[in-house]
Amino acid sequence: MSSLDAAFSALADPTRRAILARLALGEATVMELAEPFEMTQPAISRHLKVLEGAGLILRRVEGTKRPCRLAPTAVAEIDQWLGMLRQTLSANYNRLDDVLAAMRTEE
Amino acid sequence: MSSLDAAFSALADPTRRAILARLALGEATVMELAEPFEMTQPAISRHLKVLEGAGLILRRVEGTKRPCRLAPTAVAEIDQWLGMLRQTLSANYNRLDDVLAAMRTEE
DNA sequence: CAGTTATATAACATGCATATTATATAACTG
DNA sequence: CAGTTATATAATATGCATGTTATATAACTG
Repeated sequence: MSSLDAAFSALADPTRRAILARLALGEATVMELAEPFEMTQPAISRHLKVLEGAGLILRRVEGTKRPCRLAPTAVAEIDQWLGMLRQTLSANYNRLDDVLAAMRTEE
Repeated sequence: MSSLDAAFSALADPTRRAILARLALGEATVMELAEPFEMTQPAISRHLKVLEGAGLILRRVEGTKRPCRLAPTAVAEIDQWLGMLRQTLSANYNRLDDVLAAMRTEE
């Protein structure tokens, strides 16, 4: 599985996006991350494994705890790929014939 | 399924990303999109349905053909969500204690 | 050391995603 | 109109993702 496959696939799950949103506020342990969800701890552990495998989070060992935090380079690769679309889209958006085609379609 | 679920989920598939990359070069019909892949036409039709459902592409009717193009607003919502992470990541990256924690983990 | 806490892993159920083949539909073309 | 082309849909197979419960492991705590 390509790295982009893993990253986008990981982001496709709302639980995992919520976990990332939580981690955007700062480091958290597995139990802290599991707490807000109506889901068992093993389920959260697996989500974290997916996020780690996708390079979106990092973990350290601190006694029995495994605090998680966002991976600093996580978003860069995704942004790079999206950049290709962004460029085309903004270019198309300014081309008259495309705008007219879009208007015709919407009728 | 949330709109972000659909978008990220659609982007998780390499065939669909390749289709989007192709559409970044300009409009194309189903057959044109199917040609480079070792995959049947119905399979491509379903991928296009997924991309359309995720709001990533638009289609018009032109005789028997259904030319596809990128949806101008496709990437915006994704970018918006990623923005949240981007902000935190760049902030963390500049905080001394986080940098030190990262270094310690890497030992 | 015994008990508890934090986390991971295994076994299992279930449903969804994706591909295939076969077929339907609708529009061109001679 | 008959045949072909462009695309969609149905039926089906299969595998992967995700959740659960039960259990293992390793580190704290009294």
